[in-house]
Amino acid sequence: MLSSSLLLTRLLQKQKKAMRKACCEKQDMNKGAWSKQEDQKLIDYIRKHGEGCWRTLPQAAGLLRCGKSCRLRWINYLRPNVKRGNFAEDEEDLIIKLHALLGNRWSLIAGRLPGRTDNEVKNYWNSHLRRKLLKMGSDPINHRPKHSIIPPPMAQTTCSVSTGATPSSLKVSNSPILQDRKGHGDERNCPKEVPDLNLKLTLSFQTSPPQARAEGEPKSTECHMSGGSHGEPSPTLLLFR
DNA sequence: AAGTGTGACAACCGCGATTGC
DNA sequence: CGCAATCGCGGTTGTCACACT
Repeated sequence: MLSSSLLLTRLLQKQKKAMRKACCEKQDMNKGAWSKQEDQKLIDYIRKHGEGCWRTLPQAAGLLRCGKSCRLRWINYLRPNVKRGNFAEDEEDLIIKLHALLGNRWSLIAGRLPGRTDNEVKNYWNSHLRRKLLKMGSDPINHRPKHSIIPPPMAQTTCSVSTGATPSSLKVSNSPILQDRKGHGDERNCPKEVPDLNLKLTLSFQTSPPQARAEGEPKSTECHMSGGSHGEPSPTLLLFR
């Protein structure tokens, strides 16, 4: 049970957070579509100085945009290797398979599609693929036939992911394969080869819980993704049970 | 021709995680 | 260790173009 002082501290933290100003709150900031001149300024600046420090970039580049907006514009449209245009059939297949595996982890999915960005994959999923799956009679959320008698999976599975150099944590929502395991408690299927993806999932129970895990927090199951078509470091999923 | 509906996509917003002091 | 700043992600919204009535 939490002490009253701890509760108070948490309340104050919450209030402070709520009071934090949004990065784009300045009134003289541009919003909306980017002009050609703005694009050119951003490209020129990044060519000269490289990516990074998005907070200070706009001022240094002479842009009336917030850093967040600059980053998004660069990553999604201005980067030299960004692929534009229609998705090929094999790209569609890959997205569908990866979505079945990872759920709405758009950045992870996009990471396996060279030249595609998370925003583009997400938009394409929402406008094309979701409808395509519905048309084919399967549920775009859990990738099962629409009238399957199998009960729906847990709404959300909490995971942490490490991709080698830069570990981060995530929540995997609507990830049918991961949820299947949770839902059915069948670890005999692991390691699991995911056909055509050159991905391999391995589930293994950790014998000792990670340090810093507070009492009462869930134990985790480790899930390795190996292989990968583009030679990236293999992410490790930790599935909490 | 005008009004309305729908799809596609660019951009914004909020939040959690990470980092640096 | 705690706090503030910053980054990155995913959900959502806004806007434009086109189709349909």
